[in-house]
Amino acid sequence: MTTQKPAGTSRTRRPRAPEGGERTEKGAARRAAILDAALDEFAARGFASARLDDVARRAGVAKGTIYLYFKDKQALFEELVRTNLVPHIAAIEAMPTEGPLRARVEAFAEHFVREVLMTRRADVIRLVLAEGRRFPALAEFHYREVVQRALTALQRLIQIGVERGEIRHEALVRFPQLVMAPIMMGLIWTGLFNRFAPLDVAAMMRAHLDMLFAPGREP
Amino acid sequence: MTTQKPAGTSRTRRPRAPEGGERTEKGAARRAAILDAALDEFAARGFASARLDDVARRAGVAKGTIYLYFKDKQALFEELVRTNLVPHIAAIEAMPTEGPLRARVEAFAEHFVREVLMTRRADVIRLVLAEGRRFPALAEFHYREVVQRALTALQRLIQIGVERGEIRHEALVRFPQLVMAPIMMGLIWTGLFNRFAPLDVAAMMRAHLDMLFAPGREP
Amino acid sequence: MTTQKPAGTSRTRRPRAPEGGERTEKGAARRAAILDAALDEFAARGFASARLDDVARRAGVAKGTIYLYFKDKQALFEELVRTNLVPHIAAIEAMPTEGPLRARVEAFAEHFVREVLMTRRADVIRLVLAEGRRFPALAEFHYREVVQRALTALQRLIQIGVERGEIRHEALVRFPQLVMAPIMMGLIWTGLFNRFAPLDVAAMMRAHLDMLFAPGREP
Amino acid sequence: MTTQKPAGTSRTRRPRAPEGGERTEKGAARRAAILDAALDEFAARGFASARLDDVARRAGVAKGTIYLYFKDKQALFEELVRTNLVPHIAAIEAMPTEGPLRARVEAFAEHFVREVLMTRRADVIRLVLAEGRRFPALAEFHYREVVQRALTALQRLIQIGVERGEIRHEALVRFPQLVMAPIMMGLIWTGLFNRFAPLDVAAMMRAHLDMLFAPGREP
DNA sequence: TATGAATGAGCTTTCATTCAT
DNA sequence: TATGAATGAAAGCTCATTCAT
Repeated sequence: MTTQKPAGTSRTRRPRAPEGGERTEKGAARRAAILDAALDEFAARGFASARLDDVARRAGVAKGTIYLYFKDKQALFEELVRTNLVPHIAAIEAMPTEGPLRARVEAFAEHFVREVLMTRRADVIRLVLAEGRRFPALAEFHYREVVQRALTALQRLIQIGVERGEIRHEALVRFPQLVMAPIMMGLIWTGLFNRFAPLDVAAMMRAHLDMLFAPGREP
Repeated sequence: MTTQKPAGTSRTRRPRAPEGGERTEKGAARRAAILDAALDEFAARGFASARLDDVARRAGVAKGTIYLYFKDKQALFEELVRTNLVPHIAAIEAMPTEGPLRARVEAFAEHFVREVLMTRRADVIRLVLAEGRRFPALAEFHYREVVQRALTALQRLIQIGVERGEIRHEALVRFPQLVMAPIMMGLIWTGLFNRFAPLDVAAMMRAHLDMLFAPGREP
Repeated sequence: MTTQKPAGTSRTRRPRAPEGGERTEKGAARRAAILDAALDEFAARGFASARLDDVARRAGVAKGTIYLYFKDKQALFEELVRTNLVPHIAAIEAMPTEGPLRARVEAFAEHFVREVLMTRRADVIRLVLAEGRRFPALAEFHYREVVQRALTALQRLIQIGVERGEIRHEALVRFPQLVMAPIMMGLIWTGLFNRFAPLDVAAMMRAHLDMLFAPGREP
Repeated sequence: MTTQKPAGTSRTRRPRAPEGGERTEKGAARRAAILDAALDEFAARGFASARLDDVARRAGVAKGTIYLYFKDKQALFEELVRTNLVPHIAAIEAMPTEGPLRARVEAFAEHFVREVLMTRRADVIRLVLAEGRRFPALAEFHYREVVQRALTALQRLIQIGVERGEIRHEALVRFPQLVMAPIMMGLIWTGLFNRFAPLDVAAMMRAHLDMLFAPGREP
C-alpha cells in the first residue's frame, strides 16, 4: 500500500487567500502591526528561532490572527522582507543625475546611510544576508528588486562621472559594488562589532568617496 | 532543550569540559569529523535548524557521541567558528612588510580570497555574519581573534604605505575596513547572488587596489 | 516570487525508516503496546479525534516514542488496521473443505464470530467501515487482503456445496456476500444498538444458515 | 473548542433553542441549505474533520450564521441525521400489507434501495454507522426512530408471511434483521469497495429474497 | 438576522538532550 | 568511550466559537 493522505483531508482546496479584512482601515493597521512585530522578533532571534507566539503578543493580537493575514511563518517572513526595502529603491532611482557627480553619489550614499543603515530597515537587510541562502525565492526577489535596481542606478551615475572625467577609475563601471561595499561593511560592523569598536560609517563612506573621486595623476 | 539561549550565555573559555579523549589518535579524528560535519550542516541550514541527528550521521557517529566531545549544540557551534579561522590569521600577521606596498597588500588580499573566500572557511564567516548577533560571546571572540588582528595587521601595512608615500589616502589608516570591504561584499555576493550575476571577486579586488594605490595628482 | 520552502529545510531527505529498535525484544514489545493502545483510542474516538497523547499514556511511553516506531498518526492507524486481521484470514483460507458443507460453512461463520466479532478485532473492522472512505489506500488494502480473500474462500465452499446439491441457491456463488451479510449486520448492531436490543449474532447466523441450506421443495 | 464532547452529551430534545427564523420563508431555506451543505461535508470528511467554514461556504452563508440556526457543530450534525431518514420510515410503515407477501417485501426492499441506498441519504446512514458510537443520543434516536420502526414494520410483514405459509423460516420473525442484512452489506460495500468490485445490490437483494421465500421441502 | 474578524485551547510533530547498556 | 532508544518541552498551525458591527 502506498502512502496516501486521507482522502477527505486534502486541504489543498482552500487557497486561504489571506483576507482578514486587509482592505479595511483596521485590517491594514493590524497587518502592519504584525509585520512590525515580526521584524523585531525575526531580527532578534532569526527566522527559525522566532516564535509566532511572541510576534502575536508584540503585535497585540492572538496567535491565530496572524494566520488571517499570512499563510504561514515563511510567508510572513518573506512579506516582511518584500515590503520594507522596495519603496526606498524607487526614491534612489529617482535621484537627479545633473550637477557635480561627487555630490550626486554622496547624496546617494547618504540617503542609504540615513534611511536604511540607521533605521530598522538595516535589520531587514541583515535578515536577507543571514537567511537568504535558505530562502532562494527571497534572495532572488531581493536581488531583482533591490540590489540590481540600486546597482543599476549607481552604474548610470558612475558612467556619467567617467564620461565627464570626474571619475578616473573606469573599473567602477564594471564593479559598481565597489561603491557600496563600505556601506555593506558598515551594516555588518554595526550589527556585530560596534560595541567593541564603534564605526562611523558616514565618515568612512566619505573617505571612501574621496578615493573614488580622487583626481588622478596629471599625464 | 529546544529553545536556544544564546544571548548572554558567554562561555568565555570553556574549562576543557567534556572532552572525549581528544588526546588519543581516534578521539581527535572523531572530534574533527564532528566539527567538519557540523560546518556543513550549520552552513546549509543555520544554527537553529541544523539537526544534531544529521551532524552525527554525516560524521559517522552516533548522536550521543557528539555530547562526549561537546557540551551541547551551542558549544559545538562556537567551537566550530573558533577553530576554523584563527590559524589563518597567524599566517596573515606573519606576512612580510618589506618590499613594495602594493604587492604586500595584494598578497594579503589574494591570500584571503584564495584561502578563505574560495574554501569552506567562507561559510564559517557567513555563519558568524548570520548568527553572530545571537551569540555575543562568539561575536566577541571573532572580533578579537580574527577581525581585530587582521585589521591591525592591515593597518600596519597601510601606515607604512602612507609613510613611504605609496598610499595617498591617509584616511585608510583610520578605516582599514575600507580595504577589506570589497572582500566582504564578495563573500556575501557569492553566497547569495552569484547565480543571478556572477562576480569575479579577485578582479574586483584588483580594481579596488588600483584605486587605493592610485597616484594622486602631482602638485 | 513563487512560494518555495526554505532551501535548507527540505526534510524529504530522511526516509525516517521507523527504527526504534523494532528488531530487539523490547522494541517489538513497545511497538505492540503502542498499536494496542492506539486501537483502543481510535476505536473509542475515531481517527481524527484520537489524541496521540492518550495513545502514548495508555501505552506507557512518551509522546515522542510513538514517532520512533511510526511515521505519523496516519501510519500508526494504517499499520493498526493492516496487522490485526490479515493473520486470521490465513486461518480461514486454510479451513478444510471436505465433509458436509453445512458444517464447513458453519465452522467458517463460527470462527468469524468467535475470533473477530467477539474480540477487539471487531473494532478494527468497525474502524475500516468508519474511516475507510477517507483512507482509500487502507480501503484498498482491506479489500485485497481481507474481504476478497475471505469471500473467495467462501465462494469455493459454496461452489462445492452447489455441485454436491447441498446448496440449492446457485445465486450464492455470485453473491457470497449474502453469507456474510448477517455477520456484518451483527458487527454493526452490537456496536451501536446492543444496549437497546441485544442481538444474539451466533443464533441469527445459525438461522441464516438454515435458510441457505434449506432443502428445496421436492418436485 | 477542538475537543468534541460527544459521548453522554445527550441533548435529548433540544427545547427549540436558537432558531434563526425557521418560520420565515428565507429562514427555513437557509436552515435547509446549511443542513444540506453539512451533509456533504460530514459525509466527505467525517464529523471531527469537517470544517464549519466549509459548510458555511458551501451553504453560501457566513460562518457565524450557522450558529443562528444550530447551537453548535454537534447539534448541526445530530439534526442532520435526525431529519433525513425519519420521513422515509413513515412511507415504509405505510406500505400496504395485503397481496402476495413476496411482492410486499420486495417492494419494501426496493423502496429502500431506490430511495435511500442510491441517494444521499445513504451517506446519512453511513454517518450513523461511522460516528454513532461517539454520539449515544444519536444512536438511540436512530435506533428508535429508524431502525426499530423499520424492523417492526418488516416483522409484521414476515409474521403475516409465516402465517400464510409464504415464508417457511419462522426464525425470520425473531431476526427480521436477516432481511435487511444484504442491504446494509450493500450500503457498506458501495461506500468502500465498489471501485474494486462493483456490486449490484438490487440483484443481490432479489437473490436474497429468493432464498427467504424459497418453498421448503414438502413433507 | 447576518456577518466575518478575532480568539486561544488544543493538537501533531520535531529534536536537543539524557542515560542504560 | 560509544551507542541509540527514550524523553518531553516547544512550536506551528487549525478551527469551533464568539461578538462587535
